[in-house]
Amino acid sequence: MPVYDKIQISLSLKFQSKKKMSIELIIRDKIVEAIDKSYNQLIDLSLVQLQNTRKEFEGDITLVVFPFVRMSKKSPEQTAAEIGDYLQQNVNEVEKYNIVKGFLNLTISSEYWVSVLSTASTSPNYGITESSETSKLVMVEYSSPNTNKPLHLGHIRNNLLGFSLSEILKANGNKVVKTNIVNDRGIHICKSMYAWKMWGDGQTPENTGIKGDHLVGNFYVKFDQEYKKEIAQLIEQGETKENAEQNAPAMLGAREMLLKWEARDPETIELWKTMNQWVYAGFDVTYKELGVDFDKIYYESETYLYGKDEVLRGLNEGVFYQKEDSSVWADLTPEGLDQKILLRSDGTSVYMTQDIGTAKERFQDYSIDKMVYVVGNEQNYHFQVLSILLDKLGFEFGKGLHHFSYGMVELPQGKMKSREGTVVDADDLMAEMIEVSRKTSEELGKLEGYTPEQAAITYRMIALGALKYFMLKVDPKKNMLFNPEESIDFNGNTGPFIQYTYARIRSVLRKADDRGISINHHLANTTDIAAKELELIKAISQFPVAVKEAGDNYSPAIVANYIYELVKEFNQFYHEFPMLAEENEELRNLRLVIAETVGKTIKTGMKLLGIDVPERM
RNA sequence: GCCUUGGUAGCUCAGCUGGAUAGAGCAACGGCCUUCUAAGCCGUAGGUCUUGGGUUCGAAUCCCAACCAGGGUACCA
Repeated sequence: MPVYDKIQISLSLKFQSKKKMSIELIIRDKIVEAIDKSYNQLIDLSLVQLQNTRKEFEGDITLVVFPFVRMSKKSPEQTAAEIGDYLQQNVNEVEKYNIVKGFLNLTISSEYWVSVLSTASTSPNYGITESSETSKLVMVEYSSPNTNKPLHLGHIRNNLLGFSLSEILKANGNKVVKTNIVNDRGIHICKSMYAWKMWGDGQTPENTGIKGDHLVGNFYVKFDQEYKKEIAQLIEQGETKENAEQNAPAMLGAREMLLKWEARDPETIELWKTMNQWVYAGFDVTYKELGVDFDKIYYESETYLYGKDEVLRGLNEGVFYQKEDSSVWADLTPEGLDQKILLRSDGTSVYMTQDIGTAKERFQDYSIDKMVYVVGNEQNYHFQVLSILLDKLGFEFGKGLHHFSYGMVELPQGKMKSREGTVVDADDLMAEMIEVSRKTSEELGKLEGYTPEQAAITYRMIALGALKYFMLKVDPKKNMLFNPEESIDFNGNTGPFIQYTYARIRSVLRKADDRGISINHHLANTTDIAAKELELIKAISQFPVAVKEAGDNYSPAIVANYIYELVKEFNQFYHEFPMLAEENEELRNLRLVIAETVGKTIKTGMKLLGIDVPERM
């Protein structure tokens, strides 16, 4: 059975040279052997709990011996001592051990750690598993915007998570197709179209200078304002609230437009195309700024009819049932859920119907092994149902779909609401952060000698690094808070902190190069290693584990937190240990290799988060 | 009502597939730039891990209940 070990054993094999078996694996096997020989018990591997030794104790790897005391029938200390002796005698790398309560702390030889560093420093894609012919193909759907308003902070979280998750899945040896389904039709789109037609005065992005998605968004807001006025007026005239809402001219106009759209009325289609193009042009800018992209884009206007046939087939096959008003339903009470509507009484599709259709479509387009939907947790129920329905319809991929359910971004006042104007606009936020970044850089005067263009690239890199890291370092499943009053930090556990560390490493390496110091990656003769240096090597050795864990758990946050720990460790080292000024050449070389490898790891890790790192800052 | 997710330091968050004295950052206070970039480093202070039971050698972590908060819940997407 797969066992979770803090030191992920199965993985260790992949990133170390094939000739060499990872120390954790060896120790685990030897422990099983020791128990067998000493206590005559054949134990399950899952009982062997190995973990990294906590820093306050001496040692590198710790075995929890409690599970074995009932076999040894001796005290935990004595049991630990017996196992410790056995390991010391039978595993070369185990130099010594100590025992604290029921914990056996093993010290691994520095030769071993040096070899780990050597491997990490010389392998070109350290921590990354390349895809192969047998790799799984994973399709990741993310972003999925509506074309009636610009992107906001919630979309930013979605986009960053989707992009980063895709990178992480790739780094775990999968092939990934990033896809986006654009919700480009429906009553909400018609609302902004109607508003533009009524009150637009021929405004275009060109003649107003307003970014297309924002312009269209303005009309969506305008619609709501006028609609509310009309409702108020009708109520004043004695209409009931429901009647007023149903019969306000704006609503009637939007509905009429939707009917015309569905009837392919040329004028309506033309307006729809024009306004959507404005929005797409705007989205392209935002996506580019965010640094996300897609391999395949689906448009709801092209796919929204697909699901209906499947539902009708399900009806024929008796999987679904029809009510007297001819609406079609699925009965999910056997699954512990409710009844779910699939076709309205007028025969039109609902959201669920469309998702059934697009799922089928995608599996026809690609030979997908796994489908991942990056969609907010407010839709947990929807995806639970979708999975069941696909399964009922006989699609084997139904059960395997994964809803990557992420939490909302909340403001101090609560949830963001487009209509109440409490959204944080994506473009505005990025622009503000770039401005803060520029000011900070200029105050610190770090970029002297850069051309304005080079400097601008760096400001953006830092600003986006701050934003992305801020969003990705928290557990995706959880809701998170964003306070617009407090700008996103550039100090502490932040993207810029990590970028800064990288820039310092690069600076040292440039200087080494300038001084004609060449780095030797053959570290065989290096022996005398300080504790801090060992800590760093151990931290480096955990990178592939973090990547694996992030992939298994669908969590970019694991990568983010790993990099932070690594960087914190390095900064302490940087402060205490001179590199270039170290006179002992062997030691100087070791430290430079450590710095270089940490830098490489930072760069690779940040890339998995979609964050670039600067040469200077 | 039912389903579901969460509640850890003043604030934002790690830790949660059971292990050693619960960790960071921010904010506060104090120290460190003639030495590889101070967006950094070091230190002080700050905790009944919502509460109450249970399982266990061992519980922030697993189970049950309560309280509080978010989300969902049959013709929106």
